[in-house]
Amino acid sequence: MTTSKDPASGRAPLTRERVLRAAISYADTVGLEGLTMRGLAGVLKVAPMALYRHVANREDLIDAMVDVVFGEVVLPSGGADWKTAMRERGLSMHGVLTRHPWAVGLMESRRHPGQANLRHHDAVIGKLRSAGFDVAMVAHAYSLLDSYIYGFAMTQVRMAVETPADMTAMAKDMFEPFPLNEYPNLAEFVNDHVMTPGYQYVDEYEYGLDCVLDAIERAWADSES
Amino acid sequence: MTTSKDPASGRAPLTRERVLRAAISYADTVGLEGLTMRGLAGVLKVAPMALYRHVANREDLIDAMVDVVFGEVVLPSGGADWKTAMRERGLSMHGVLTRHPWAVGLMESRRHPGQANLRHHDAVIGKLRSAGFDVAMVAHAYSLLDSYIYGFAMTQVRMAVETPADMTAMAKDMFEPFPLNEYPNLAEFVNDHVMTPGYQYVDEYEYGLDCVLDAIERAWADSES
DNA sequence: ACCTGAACACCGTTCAAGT
DNA sequence: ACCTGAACACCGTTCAAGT
Repeated sequence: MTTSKDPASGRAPLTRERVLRAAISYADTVGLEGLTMRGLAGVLKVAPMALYRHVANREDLIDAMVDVVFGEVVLPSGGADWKTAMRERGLSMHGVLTRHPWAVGLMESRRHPGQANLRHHDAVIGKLRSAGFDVAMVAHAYSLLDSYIYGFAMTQVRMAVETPADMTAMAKDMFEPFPLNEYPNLAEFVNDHVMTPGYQYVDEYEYGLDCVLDAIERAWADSES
Repeated sequence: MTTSKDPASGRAPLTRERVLRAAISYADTVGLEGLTMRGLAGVLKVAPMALYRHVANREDLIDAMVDVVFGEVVLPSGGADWKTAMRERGLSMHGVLTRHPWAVGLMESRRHPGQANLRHHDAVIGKLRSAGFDVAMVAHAYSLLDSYIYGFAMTQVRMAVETPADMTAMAKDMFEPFPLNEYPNLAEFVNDHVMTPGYQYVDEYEYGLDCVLDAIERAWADSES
């Protein structure tokens, strides 16, 4: 029945890495707007202000979290052709964004990119350049690819629909207040396709990714002629 | 030198429409996180709680704002072929999102879509269906198009780069802390292309949009064979 | 050297009150 | 019927203090 404060071994010392890891898994479950400095401090059993020894402020924390996430994205391997490498990157990116929904919308917009971010862009650009793309074609391809990748992830993540049951529930929720017969095309689409047993929105991702890769291949060929 | 309170004609009565209009132009200038109920009330010269007679809460306000924005997007006209109509829609959408940057990320994710939203989806689906797309192909095309449109808008808006001078400043800001020679491909790309006088990121939009439209046309042709 | 507590200037929103 | 003021339970962050 000791009431002493257990001063020495009580808990692991706070480090930047521990703060980042806790922040990421906390955001994974409560989202970006649920990630508060006070809440994070609570998870770490520490006073809110203790965090400020390891991050400058909330924005700096988020910058650092985003760079950890960038580090989880696979870099294009040297061996494969550009299309295979970009396909792999697209799938890896999508997996990472699905695991860290809060990161969608932050990956391409940080004013202070970290090293994993820069290394990633350098590797992707390098892969395309060494495949023969000129800089203008790299810009076209990269813009198109990332717009698609981030745009799809944003839609998927914001809908937060994982199972067909979720989809049915969401559709009910969304359309209940309205007379669906005023929107016959939408009604047909939802009934005959979206709410059909086999349909999973996430399956659209690879289909679209392959369309985009084919489109880039053709655009490149056209630009060379 | 009257100090009377000017009770009758002092100001226009608060209406939902006036609240929405003020909220949109306020968000246009200060962004979504700058849009506070208290700040909006200040703009309208009204106590914060007066807003709650016209909107249920902040989320409801944002739902309604998004629907107003959807109403600004041009609907596909009956006359044109599907590709022209989708191209026009893509350009219109991009213009609208550029005018209302705060709306990017909200358009596809509202749990309570408004009438303009539903009407828009109904019209787009109808256009594709009447051009001969089956429902599965509509799903492919719509997912690909909107992922691209929203993804590009998100990147553009978050970078908040409008002039080449902005671009130069941002590039300096972003890369200053790092030894750029560790990222040779990125360095070449930025120096030889992005910071080149004629380059404007927004120009990538139409290029990519046309790639996507061509990709859909080919995918459709393939699916028919 | 590292952590804490109180305080400041903000939020959205509830509730009871004013006219 | 429509608007207001005070209050509550939150935020991020500054500053001075504890050990």
